[in-house]
Amino acid sequence: MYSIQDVSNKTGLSTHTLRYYEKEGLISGVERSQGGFRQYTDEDLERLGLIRCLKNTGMSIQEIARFVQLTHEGDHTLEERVELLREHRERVLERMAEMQEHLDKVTWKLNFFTEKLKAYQAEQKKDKQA
Amino acid sequence: MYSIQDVSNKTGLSTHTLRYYEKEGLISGVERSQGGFRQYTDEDLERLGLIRCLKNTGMSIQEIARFVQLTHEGDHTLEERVELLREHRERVLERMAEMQEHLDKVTWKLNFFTEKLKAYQAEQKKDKQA
DNA sequence: CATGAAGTTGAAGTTTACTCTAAGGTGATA
DNA sequence: TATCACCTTAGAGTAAACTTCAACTTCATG
Repeated sequence: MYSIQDVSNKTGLSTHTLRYYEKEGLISGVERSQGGFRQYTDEDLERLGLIRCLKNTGMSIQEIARFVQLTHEGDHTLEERVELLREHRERVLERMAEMQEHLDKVTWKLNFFTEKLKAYQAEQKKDKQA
Repeated sequence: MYSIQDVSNKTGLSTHTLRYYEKEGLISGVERSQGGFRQYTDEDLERLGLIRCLKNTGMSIQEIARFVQLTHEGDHTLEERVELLREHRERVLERMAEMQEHLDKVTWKLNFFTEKLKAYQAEQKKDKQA
């Protein structure tokens, strides 16, 4: 059993964010102590692991909530969940290809400026000597 | 010379966004007709091209504005610009590696669910026959 | 030269994903 | 058993990046 602070330390998500995620339906059914304190299990941590993967690959909170909801509804939603992940995967692959393309252009520009800088510095040196 | 609508069509940015970018200092010095209408040149389009690359690789509006400002200040800012792009490039590479890692986990989960779905469907079929 | 589509501005509104605040209650420990 | 760090909630606040609105003005065309 982990306190919310423990989970925050383990995941890098703030305690605020953890409560917010719970409110939004991303992580439901977290146990409570008799006093009402959240007590996360290892299973909860694993669920948070998947959530982080989806989040970090650009899935919105709303879409993750949808996925989690389907999970709770049982095996008859397996097809929809597979479909959802498959589509997400496609979108991420496209996004990454696009990023790579744009990064290449940035790299090209960076090289261009690097050359220009060299020329500029050579010029400065010459001026100083004169 | 292109109207704002032309540029919107060419870049995929809305006319609203183009005006917003201008206000934020991302694209300055766009010519105007005597009546005050924006008239974009091919050079403006090229500048927008770089802006889109930076934007799409995750640079904030503020940081792009900073870069553009340095550009206007002349060659003595070349070093800072090179540094800025170099750092951005590093961040993007890290971000992409992270995304790839997380995507791998999503893919793993997807395969897991796909198998589970197959088993479930086989089960359903069996129940139907029974 | 009228008219309607497209442009202009400043300012307010929206969405997403947090993040913080206030006003408490809880629980380990000295 | 007091104390104090940590937890609870509802709700307000924030930041980024647009997006929409209102109230005009301009431009191309029949």
